[in-house]
Amino acid sequence: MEKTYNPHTVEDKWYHTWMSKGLFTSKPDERDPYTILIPPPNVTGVLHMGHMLNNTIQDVLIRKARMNGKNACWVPGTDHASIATEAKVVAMLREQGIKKSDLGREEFLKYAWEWKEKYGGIILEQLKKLGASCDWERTQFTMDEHYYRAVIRVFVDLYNKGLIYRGMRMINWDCEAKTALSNEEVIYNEAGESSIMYSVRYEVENDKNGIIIATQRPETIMGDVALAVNPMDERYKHLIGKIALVPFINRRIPIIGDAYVDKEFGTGCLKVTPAHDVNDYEIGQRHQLPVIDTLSADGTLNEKCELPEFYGIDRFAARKLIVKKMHEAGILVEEKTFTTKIGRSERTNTVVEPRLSEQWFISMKAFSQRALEAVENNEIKLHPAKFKNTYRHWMENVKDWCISRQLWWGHRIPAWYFPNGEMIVAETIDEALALAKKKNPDIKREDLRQDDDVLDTWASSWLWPVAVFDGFENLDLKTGKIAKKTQDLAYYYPTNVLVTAPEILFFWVARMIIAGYEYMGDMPFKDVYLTGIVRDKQGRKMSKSLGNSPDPLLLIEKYSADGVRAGMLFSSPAGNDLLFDESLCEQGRNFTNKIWNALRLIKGWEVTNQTGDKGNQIAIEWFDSRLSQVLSETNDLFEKFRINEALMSIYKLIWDDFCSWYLEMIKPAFGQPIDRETLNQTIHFFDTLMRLLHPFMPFITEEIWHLLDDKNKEDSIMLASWPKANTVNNELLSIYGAAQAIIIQIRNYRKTKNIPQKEMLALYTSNQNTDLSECYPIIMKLCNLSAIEGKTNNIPNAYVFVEGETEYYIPMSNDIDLEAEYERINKEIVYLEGFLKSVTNKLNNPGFVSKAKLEIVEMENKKKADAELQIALLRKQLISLQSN
RNA sequence: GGGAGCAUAGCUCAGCUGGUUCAGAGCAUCUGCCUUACAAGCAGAGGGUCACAGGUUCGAAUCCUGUUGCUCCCA
Repeated sequence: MEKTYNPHTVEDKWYHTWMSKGLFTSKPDERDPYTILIPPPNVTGVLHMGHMLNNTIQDVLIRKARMNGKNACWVPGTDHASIATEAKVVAMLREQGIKKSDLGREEFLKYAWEWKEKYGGIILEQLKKLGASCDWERTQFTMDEHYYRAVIRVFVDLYNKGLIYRGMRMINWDCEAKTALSNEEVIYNEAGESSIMYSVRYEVENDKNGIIIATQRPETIMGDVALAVNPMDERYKHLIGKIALVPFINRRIPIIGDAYVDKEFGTGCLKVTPAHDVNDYEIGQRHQLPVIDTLSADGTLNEKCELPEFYGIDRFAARKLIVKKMHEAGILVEEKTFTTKIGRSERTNTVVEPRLSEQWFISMKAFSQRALEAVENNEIKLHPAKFKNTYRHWMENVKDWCISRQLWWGHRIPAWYFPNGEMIVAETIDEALALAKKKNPDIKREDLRQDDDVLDTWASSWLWPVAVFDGFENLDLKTGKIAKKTQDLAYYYPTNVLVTAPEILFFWVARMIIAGYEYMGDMPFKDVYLTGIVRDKQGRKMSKSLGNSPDPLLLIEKYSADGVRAGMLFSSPAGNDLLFDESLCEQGRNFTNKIWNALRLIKGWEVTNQTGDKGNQIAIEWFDSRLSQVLSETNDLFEKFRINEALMSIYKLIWDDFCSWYLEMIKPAFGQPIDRETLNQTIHFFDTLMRLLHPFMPFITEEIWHLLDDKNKEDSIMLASWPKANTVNNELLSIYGAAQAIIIQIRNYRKTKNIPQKEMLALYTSNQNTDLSECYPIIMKLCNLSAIEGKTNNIPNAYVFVEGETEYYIPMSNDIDLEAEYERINKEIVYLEGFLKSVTNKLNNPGFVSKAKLEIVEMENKKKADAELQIALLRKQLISLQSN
């Protein structure tokens, strides 16, 4: 056997074996299902550390469930990610010198699909390297034909139910890409940008002074519909209700009072331009003001601005122009430079324009109620639970959801418009035409024009838990209910766990819950495990632009998939950010090597049919108990979704308890054989440990499992059963704990006195009739003792220590350093006296004795007695040292 | 501006209904060791006023109030 474990061939071998045997596939049967749906990564994505963490956790859960005898089904897939993908395709085309607008919709989509076919599957392929046991035959894409149909049908259904409506809304508009942007796609430079505040005088009817407003955007004044001041502002109070005139075009607009206006900011007087600012829009709504939209989609001024010289002029050129014009007219009172935050498009970096446009909305309030309750009363559990607060806050203040996007890549909104402006919502153009003909028999197919917009990505992924099982095929549009569940849907829904990032708790998780209750009348999943964000060592979020994210595949190359999986899990409690450090993967890799070497040790032993010594028997009994103990702990931790702690306890069980203690205890002397019984037990333990570890480190556990004994080649540890705990012998564990303490004392003695392990020592004890005597063979073996004997007479030159109520003596050679011994024992006594004092104080406190629980008081009494005894024993030893 | 969360060893974090799981784990550090499975290792050690200030209590890392510092979400 190789001295170090070589994972590369092993990992490839087993992944292929698992795949070719179809061990990942799941079909409904009589077993209980255990289902996880992957949060579909964007097709544009390549695997990053966040995916690594997220999918490792899912794989751990699914493999554990499979071993528990569940019918485990992990459904993989990808999200079409409308904005992100479209941006990628546009950029790719641009490099080839092709403009999206020149292509037209059909042509562009062809390119987009090509792109998707080529790159869309990369991330899933990468997941295989990680060992992900997804049922790849179920791989889904949110724009698969059946999925597309589902999204459209749900749109029609919600429209029929009156939950979808069209409305005006201020959106973030990218004038270059000519598309709406979500808030997330608008980037603000933290430091701010330099801008100019212009103070402009407006004439006011019947007031010779006029009024001075402040604005950063003078090119929008032609869209003004009012001026606003704070009603409490003494300077302007008298002007409220009067009429001002918009410069150059002399539109008559009212001066209104609105508390929104900040008296301190600018001149304290605000021009209200509802079409071009969110706050202005809201003021306009409050005061029933009209909306005058002077900007076209490409950012140029249009005829609404009433000044022909500005038609078709870009907004920034228009700004310069109007400033000049105002200057000439003598109404520009002041120009002042200041710093402000300007929103820019993430994609094109152009200044984002607030723009009023007609959009589609889902009204959320009514049908999100059930989703709120479900989390409130723990029908759906969030892990960690602290996210409940966040969830509640959002759900209680839920706003209507704008679902239309001015893009081509995505699910096109199924609304058809007639020439007269009327509209019909239907799944297909044929249905739309049929409906249209009822209203107007003369209408023809060519007369119908489909809405140009597509749906928000989340408006497809929120259907994921139902759509991956084809649930919407049977959505009856007459009743708005799923008429019949497919076999898969009936079996796998609700799924068990969703593992995802907290930042999409609302975008995705909450909406899946809403859709789940709306269409299935049931939750989409029972538990939600929220992972943290993977950050670098300095706490910065890992990102491409910072270049601080390691390439996961290179990491796997370097540390093996098992090593990286362990590394990801070692320090990532649910919901806490993970400060990723490559050394964690190293730790994981070292662990695989440790396991490998434990196998090498066992494999190197010759077997004898003679019976083993007593020490082996007690070692076996002890480890069996310890194993059962950790197993119950682990099961408990799994139930609480404390995955990292589960791994850590198994890690310690294998490294410390099994390798450092157990194997050392039973290890035969060099060249000696081991008895068959002990070897068989040891192999059995090793087998159990591998099964315990398998969900975390699937590859090496499979390899070792096969090498341990003659397994049937067809078997896989993937399908082996999760270990069952035996009864834990607590008494034995505590006896063993004492034995360990003694061993450590003796090792310590060797260390401080520089006595090599090879040199045999003798140990004397004041009390030989303890339960501990069972462990003597082990203590002798691990400490290389010649004997452990009862002390009959005084041992003059001895190193002494106290464990429990017993004194132990190691006779020392003549060059004993009395001084040092004296000091060591004295130090011990001082510590114990301090301890005793605090315990005594407590017991002397009448409040404590009368009010504390009885067990607590008893415990303190015992502590006191123990401490007193130990002090007495050490004092005795001091005296004997002195008499020396 | 509104909301939520966090602060414990050098780092990452456990610490449940206040009391032997009470100050703990892993990593890192230091000191010995190439001891026949493993130096990707073994054996041992050191290290914390539990952010600060009050309060409740016989008893507070834990409960309450305030202060400071950080993080996230929404606007």
